[in-house]
Amino acid sequence: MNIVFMGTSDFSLKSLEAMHREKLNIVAVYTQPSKPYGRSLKVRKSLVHEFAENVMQVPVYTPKSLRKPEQLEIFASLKPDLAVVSSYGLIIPQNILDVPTHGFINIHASILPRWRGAAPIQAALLSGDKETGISIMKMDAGIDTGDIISIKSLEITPQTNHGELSEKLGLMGAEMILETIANLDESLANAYKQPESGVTYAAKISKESCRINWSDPAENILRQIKAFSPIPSSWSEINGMRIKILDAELSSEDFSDTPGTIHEKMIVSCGNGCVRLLEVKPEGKNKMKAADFMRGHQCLQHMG
RNA sequence: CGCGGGGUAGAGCAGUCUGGUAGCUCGUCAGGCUCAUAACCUGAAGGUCGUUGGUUCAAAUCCUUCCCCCGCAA
Repeated sequence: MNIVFMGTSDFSLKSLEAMHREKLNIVAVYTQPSKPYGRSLKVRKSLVHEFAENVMQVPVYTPKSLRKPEQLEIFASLKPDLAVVSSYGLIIPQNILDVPTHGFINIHASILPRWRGAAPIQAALLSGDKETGISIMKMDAGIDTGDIISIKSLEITPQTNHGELSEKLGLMGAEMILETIANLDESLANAYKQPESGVTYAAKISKESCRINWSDPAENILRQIKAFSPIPSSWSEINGMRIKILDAELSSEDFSDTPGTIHEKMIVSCGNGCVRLLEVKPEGKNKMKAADFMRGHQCLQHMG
């Protein structure tokens, strides 16, 4: 069976690695085009691209869009029986969806229909969900609206951050896609429609939404810190310098003073309650424990 | 050549502009004190100041080569 894989992020790489390990016949990999990246603005390939090219040694395609007629020809020439998509980032038009004999399957990091869209993992953390999971579904032309093949859930603890959750969900997705492909006919036949109720959409993350507003309640700030840690990171300013906040915890203290005031042990006042910073990354420095940061900056009193 | 910050003891920093005995807050180790502590007191160990070359009587500091880390922006 000829399989085409489409994905870009680290999350999707987990599935690609698993499929490669199982020696599935992956005939081509689609990923987003290389972009100028990093400090020197050098063009760098995505991890999926590197893996496909160097380890798997299969053809890699990086179209900017799949809507052009020649893209249909290229895709059809691969004679795919199945396509697997995981956080690819491009819209797949109907004429391409129609090509593989078994259609397209998508690995999505939420319990659908909750958190359709671009950043489902962060959305679940930001809204304080107690659980999230992976949905395997048949793709249709809508955004994450296809019929469900299987769903597995995963508990979100108060300590869970985006990096860890993404890693776990990636592995979970990899496992599930292997199961799905192993029982493909049965999986496709038993797929069922998504519920009409409970639909939510995950908004894209902007830089400004990562900035901490210390007037928010402590619980919300903590969720935000966890949802964006370690990438792209919540941040604030302290003494004119940007500082990323990688980890924190709720504090039992409550000073009820100006939000952003720094107290002993790196406890910071919020709009309602306090959070205690645990790990930070000042501009120009590597990440460090909040206590270490304060050892070298003993006069700081306010952030915001 | 996109813009910028940084590398000094195990950790976090100061000192660099203006060259002149290596400092601060902690940690570690040893001892002391207290009913008691994330307490206090005394003492100790721990540095080729990222690397190369140069200037100088003298370089963490000024000039230079290279390496590494990070923020912004994309």
